[in-house]
Amino acid sequence: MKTVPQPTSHGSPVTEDTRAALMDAAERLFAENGLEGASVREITKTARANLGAVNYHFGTKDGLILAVFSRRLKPINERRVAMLDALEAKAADRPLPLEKVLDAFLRPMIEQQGTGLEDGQAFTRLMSRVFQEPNPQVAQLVCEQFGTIVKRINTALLKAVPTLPPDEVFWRISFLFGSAHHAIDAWSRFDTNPFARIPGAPVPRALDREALLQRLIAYAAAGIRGTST
Amino acid sequence: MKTVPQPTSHGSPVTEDTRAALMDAAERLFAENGLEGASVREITKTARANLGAVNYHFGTKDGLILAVFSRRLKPINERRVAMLDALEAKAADRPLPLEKVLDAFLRPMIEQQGTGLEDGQAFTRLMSRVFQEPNPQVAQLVCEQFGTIVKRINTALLKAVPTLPPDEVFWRISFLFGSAHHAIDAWSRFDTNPFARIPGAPVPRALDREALLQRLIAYAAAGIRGTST
DNA sequence: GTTTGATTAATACAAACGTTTGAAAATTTG
DNA sequence: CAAATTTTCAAACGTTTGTATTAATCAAAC
Repeated sequence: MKTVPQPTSHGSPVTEDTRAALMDAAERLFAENGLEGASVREITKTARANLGAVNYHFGTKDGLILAVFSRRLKPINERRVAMLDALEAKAADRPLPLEKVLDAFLRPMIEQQGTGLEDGQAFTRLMSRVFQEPNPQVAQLVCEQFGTIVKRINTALLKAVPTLPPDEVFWRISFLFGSAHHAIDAWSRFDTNPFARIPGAPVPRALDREALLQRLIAYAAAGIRGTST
Repeated sequence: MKTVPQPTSHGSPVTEDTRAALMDAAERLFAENGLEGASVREITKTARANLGAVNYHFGTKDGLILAVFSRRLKPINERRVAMLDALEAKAADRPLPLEKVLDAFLRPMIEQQGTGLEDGQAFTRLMSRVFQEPNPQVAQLVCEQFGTIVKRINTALLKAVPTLPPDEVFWRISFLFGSAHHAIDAWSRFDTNPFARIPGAPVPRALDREALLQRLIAYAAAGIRGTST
């Protein structure tokens, strides 16, 4: 029987324990090389840990993968729910301001990147491909985590744009998800983005977090309000 | 020295040759399990070919990967260029109709799925994750293939929406790419889409090709015209 | 100071990976 | 038909993969 250790009972922040070091290394390498492309050997070497450390702390490589995703995804989604809660509480029965709803969805994901760990940046690249991830365990986790959010966004959008046909919302949310994740990915590796270097292609300006957020919100708001076809 | 055979000088369409069978199997398995997740052994078994067939016909697994992408990507992008050419020829000096520009970009990708081979559907799922692909050869191919398109779309959008600041276009194109690929992916596997089954989540309607296309165009057009912030 | 439990470390293992090889089979060419 | 070329095939190669094992090291509790 495998005894899974507690996540450091005292949590000394001075020296990062092996568990966290593994997750940090894994997050970065997963983002760079993909879930299958990053080997346990590479991860443990980067984390300056022993080869067996992954299996000891997370049971299996899949366990590490799930832990990496959970660590970032949970706080993001909790913050989203909290912001939506606050929004709906304040609005009472009046229609929600669409831009605020979009802000509640997008801001936690975008701001998550600056919590001190520079590895946070790597996670957004993971996020943008998380929906296509073949790993069934990851797919289930993502589905669970995002299920709540999708539901909340759905009702919020209906309250924000009452004229929107209910079975249209699914597609608008799909569009929103797609543009958000794609753009954040492009933004997070802006300097190495191949499209940013194509001569004759649109010359982009490096944006700060807030500017990207505002552009995303403006784009999505216009698209969701849409023109009645 | 390796003699790479010609792609079947006569191209008998009756019985599919090994080369094409390999690409079909690979396309499907790449879409299902990822580029690294689909093994040469699995591919050759699915294609009912010998294990060495991939290395004989494509040199290496990477060669097969590139061939799979090229086969679909090239005709799509050629059609896009042709449609944009026709559009600009007809418009002369007048501003291009934005919806038509978006149609020229989106339609070839969406309609490509119905060319008889049901595997065409698998490719769109490949497309949606092609931008995050860690494989450097794939990244370069994608960059080459999309480079032309991005440039063309850029100038077309500027001619369609003259009030748009030039360094905004990059981001709007990013949003467009993101929403398009994400939505097409969600659409192509609509029946197994986890989000379509979440109780309380937006109930989507299965769309036909044209309806999806029109929704995408409407959404992107509204977003790109945007509200001047 | 010894015992106890948690962690690290080095090594081993079987399975799966992409690729190579050389001979058989099939096909095309003269 | 014979010669030449292309394609298939079965077997094996050397790596690399994730995981299991067993002993050594460490920190705290008694």
